[in-house]
Amino acid sequence: MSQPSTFFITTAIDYPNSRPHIGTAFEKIGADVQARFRRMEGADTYFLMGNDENTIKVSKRARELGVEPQPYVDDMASQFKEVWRALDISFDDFIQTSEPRHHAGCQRFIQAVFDAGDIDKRPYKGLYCEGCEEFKTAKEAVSPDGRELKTIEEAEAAGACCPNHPKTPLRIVEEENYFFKLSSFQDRLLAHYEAHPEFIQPESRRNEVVNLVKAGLQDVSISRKGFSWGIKVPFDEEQTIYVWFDALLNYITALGYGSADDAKFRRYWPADVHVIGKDITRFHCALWPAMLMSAGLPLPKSVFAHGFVYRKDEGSGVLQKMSKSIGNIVEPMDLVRRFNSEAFRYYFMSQCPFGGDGEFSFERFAETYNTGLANSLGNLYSRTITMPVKYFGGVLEGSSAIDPTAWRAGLDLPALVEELRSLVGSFQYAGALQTIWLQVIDAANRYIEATRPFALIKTDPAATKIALVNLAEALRVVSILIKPFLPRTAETFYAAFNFADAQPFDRVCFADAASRPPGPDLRVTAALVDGKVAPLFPKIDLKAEPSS
RNA sequence: UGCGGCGUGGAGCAGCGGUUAGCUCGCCAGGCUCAUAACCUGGAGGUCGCAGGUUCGAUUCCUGCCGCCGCAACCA
Repeated sequence: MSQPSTFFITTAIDYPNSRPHIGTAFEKIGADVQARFRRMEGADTYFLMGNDENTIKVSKRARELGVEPQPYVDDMASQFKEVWRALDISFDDFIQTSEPRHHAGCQRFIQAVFDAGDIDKRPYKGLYCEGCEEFKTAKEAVSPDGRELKTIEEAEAAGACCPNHPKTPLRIVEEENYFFKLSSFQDRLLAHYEAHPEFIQPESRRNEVVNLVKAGLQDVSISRKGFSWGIKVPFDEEQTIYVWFDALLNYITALGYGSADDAKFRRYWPADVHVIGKDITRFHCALWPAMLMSAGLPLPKSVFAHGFVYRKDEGSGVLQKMSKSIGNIVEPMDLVRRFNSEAFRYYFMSQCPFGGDGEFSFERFAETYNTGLANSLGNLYSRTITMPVKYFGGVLEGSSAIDPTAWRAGLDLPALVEELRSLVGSFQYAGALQTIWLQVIDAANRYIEATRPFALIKTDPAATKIALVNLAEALRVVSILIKPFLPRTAETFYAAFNFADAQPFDRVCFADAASRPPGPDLRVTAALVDGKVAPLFPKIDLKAEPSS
């Protein structure tokens, strides 16, 4: 037997200056579905997440709260992980960029780039706010006459200030910083995009980046002077590595790059896919590969930029970006507590195309839940289990000899499974789920109407049994196909009958959906109350909800 | 201003050169009762933003216009 292939998948690391919202969760769920799918496919999968802690904002936020940065970020990291676990995000590692392993790897890396001659020191010119003691961009500057400012020169001339210190005009200050010679990588980057069309996904993002790089790249400042929080530049103790150069490196420092124990790095790098938000595409598709080229490391195989989730206001119907100032942020735990993690995952994966933008409203959430989960999926589960219990005491003797393919007559299941593998493997989750619901779940519901086992039992118990065995098989198939998306529901489905006697649930792969493995006769193993299962997804009635 | 995206029945989305433009929800009418008043069948509802062009043929390709929305270097 050959070595299983590896699959290394990462998400963007988050700033821990506030708790994650549902948009952040969207990314993690999308990555998690992929990780779970690849594990099912037999790949040795490694799923990395983390927090981006070496930022000025984080240290300032900690100071506001009167705590040291380290305990602050540690506390935030545990809060983040708690949310991710509640959503069943199956990460294998969670890196905090304040950890020693990250610091060490970063220093090793920046040294390598320095030694390669791609870093030099030169003056950095920026808008400095004496109140904040930090540089601002022209965009952040507020002009006294309310004008939009495009350049830092314009901002200084207008006497603009930062929003926090309206009485202290911003001035252009120069300081010596280290710069990464990004501009010299333009040709190599373009050649790489050309040779690897799959490097940036989806297609629309790829075009964006190609245009951007064609337009020309500027060298980027990668260090700052005079900060105590962060990673020191190894060849200049007075300087601290600045945000992106540090953040991107988490993908390799988490694997032990530059440390004595770099077995994981050797095994999993290069990454198969970095899952990120569309806003940071350029850093992952231009800066990051250039950094790796400079250090002589292989480039990630692909970057997938997902869309954003916008908040649709129930009253006005207005679609807005979620933000603290508007006060329209929805926290994942709200939804998990009020409903459950499966409903959360289902909503985002089925309603928001991963590569594009999606929207969220409680109204749509309830609608999606009620129709997709309660009526369609949950109800199928109930009726599939009740009948064998009612008519055969839960034991379907002789079922192993029955061919369970009648329920899917007219459906080419093997072809469908192949199609689904392709859809899920390419992040087309909404399409995959719609296909499962339309082709498989609806087929099972229709099969009940066609065979009418509840009537058939009065005249032909043998035929009834055949119908019920078919239904059980449909449940098994559904269980396998939804496993990456709804892991808990999938497991509940699989445990409803003694399917595990034929094949343990954790060994099931997508291809197994198309053919039933030989096994003993079927019997119902679900927990029953008065001969019935409790509804898996009780209907949501928003009007009856106390708040929202 | 530059770059990019979007505009398909009441709502949300597919489709993207070629038989009667699909799907989910909603609506209307039947059927059924195993099931979470669930499920199944049928129906009404669209000149595929507007105007040109390419083509034997365009919702699908090109151009222009209108409307909405992103991005423009550190915002998931």
